[in-house]
Amino acid sequence: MKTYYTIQEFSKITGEDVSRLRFYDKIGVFSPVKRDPENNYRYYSLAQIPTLNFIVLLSDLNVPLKQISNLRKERTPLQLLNLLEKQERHLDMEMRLLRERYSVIHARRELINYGTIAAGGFTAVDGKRVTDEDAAGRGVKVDESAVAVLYRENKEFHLWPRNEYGDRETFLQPLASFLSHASERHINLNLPIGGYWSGMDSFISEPSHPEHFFTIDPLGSGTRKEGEYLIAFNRGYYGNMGDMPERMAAYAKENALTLSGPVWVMYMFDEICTHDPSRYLAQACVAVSKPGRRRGVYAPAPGG
Amino acid sequence: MKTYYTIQEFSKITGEDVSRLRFYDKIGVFSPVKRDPENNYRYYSLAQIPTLNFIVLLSDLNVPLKQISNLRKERTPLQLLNLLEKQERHLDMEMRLLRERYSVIHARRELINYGTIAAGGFTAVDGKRVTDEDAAGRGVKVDESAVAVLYRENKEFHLWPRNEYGDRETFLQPLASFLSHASERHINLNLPIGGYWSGMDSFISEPSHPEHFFTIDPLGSGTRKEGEYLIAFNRGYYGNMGDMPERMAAYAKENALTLSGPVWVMYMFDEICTHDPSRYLAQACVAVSKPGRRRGVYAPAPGG
DNA sequence: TTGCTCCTCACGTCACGTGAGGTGGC
DNA sequence: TTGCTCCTCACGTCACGTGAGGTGGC
Repeated sequence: MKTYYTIQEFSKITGEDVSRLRFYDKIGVFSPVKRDPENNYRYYSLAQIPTLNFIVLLSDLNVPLKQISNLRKERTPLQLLNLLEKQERHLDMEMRLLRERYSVIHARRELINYGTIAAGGFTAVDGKRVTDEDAAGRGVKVDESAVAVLYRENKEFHLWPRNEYGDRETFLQPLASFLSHASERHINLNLPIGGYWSGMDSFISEPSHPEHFFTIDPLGSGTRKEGEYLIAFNRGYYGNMGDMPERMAAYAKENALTLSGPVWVMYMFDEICTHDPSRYLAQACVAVSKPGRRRGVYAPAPGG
Repeated sequence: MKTYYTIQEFSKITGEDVSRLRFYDKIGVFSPVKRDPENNYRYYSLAQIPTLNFIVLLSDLNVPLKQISNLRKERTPLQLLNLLEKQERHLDMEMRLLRERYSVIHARRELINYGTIAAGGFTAVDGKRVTDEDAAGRGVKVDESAVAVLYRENKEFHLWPRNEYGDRETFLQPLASFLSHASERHINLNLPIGGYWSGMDSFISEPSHPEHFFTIDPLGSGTRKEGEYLIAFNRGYYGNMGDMPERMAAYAKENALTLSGPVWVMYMFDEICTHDPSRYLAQACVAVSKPGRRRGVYAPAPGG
């Protein structure tokens, strides 16, 4: 059992970089137990491991080295207790933040992932054409007319206040208005934002004027339940729905589907994913109601 | 509804510092939609909020700004998908790390907290003398002879291999040996380390030679069960138990307590908490067995 | 004129990381 | 002599933060 360890030996034992050890010695936060008086070599002891670990821990928690240094110069149990209590509260907050960030990353990943698969069914994305089996494996049945029927998991969301429309306002204006209000109320704007229409009728008549915006929200005010939905995609800039509403209606008619409840539109590909606004990808989603249940339901007019 | 917002307005809306916005513009990772051709003022739009949020999110996750910048210059859904998948895995790891760090901070805080209260009963710590009520409120009953009886919660721990002792080795040698082996096996050395004796007899005969070391470990190999324990404290450098073993034996005799099972010694105040080794604080802990159950039990010899 | 916001440019900061140039024992 | 580790000192890096010095509209 050796008493002294050179800087490299100690570095390997503790896992800390040699340059970090030299730097900690330089600023006086953690020094070797001994220096060779001839060649100035640093010598560390194994008993220093817990101390170094603790200093590195505090440093990892973003406690400035100067503060750690001061603490160590005049350390008392009570001073350390105060710091540890503060750090415990700080770590609680960090964990909340991390979970929030995780949900943001996860939500966006799912959106892109899903968009890549689904859009692949009718438009090759990045040179890759997705097969039906790929899509089916993710619970999506892609149709040649860009319409699919799928079973969805429960999705939590938050529906924001009804949008007010002035004269000839584009899609971007209510979005900007929403963003402005949201930032005043400290609403988390990291989660993807979607457009909401109360029904197929209003979606068809005003496809670029969502009645509300909603955000995917793990702690949201509402739930989109598991069930059968008609899904359609459209490429283009925000609010540009192309002929998507009509395509959906036509598909519903051909396949004798009855659509009911609100229409949800979400951008799978947006400014975050791609430069080219013409490649933005919107997905519309509306429930296919079961035969026999026809309250507040959209059914395409005969011959329409 | 304004179209353009000055840098300060946008800073207030998004919560990001003005200097950060200017810096992001400078390095080209996020620029205003417009510049005033006359005075070079920066103008931002509300539609930029989600983009900025996303960039800040990635930056918070320690993605280098250069990488974010490159990504944004040639962004495609697939590239972003790769990054997000990587970040999701990274976040999983971060959460594990954070929980580990939390348990380290928490364990040490509890140790110091408990030591401050308990030691206060017989030696004023930092000028504060702790009252019996304070101590009782934390489940500790402090005795004038520095001995207390308490009910303890279940404690998880990990017991490390038996220590080998050469001739005349101090307490520090087996500790160093343990630390060396532990680092080779990538054992987390952040959690407090304690000494373990199989029984009161061996503790009394070899008080500075623990048979094993143990670490407090939320995923440990063993549990110290809830029950009545005899607790004693001693000030002094690592391995120096003073007359603590004898004090415990005497207390047990006087109060007709039978002590059974292993002895646990843990440092509440150590190198981390205080400069002065003479103020290090060790706590010994041994189960008080219930009358009638006397297997493998330590009972002080009559007259001893 | 004062007060306010905006600008650019340069330098500071924090916690290292990275050579450059030199030493010392096998 | 070569290879290896150690040293110091200085400069680089990353993501800003902080003035200094100047502009422009009310």
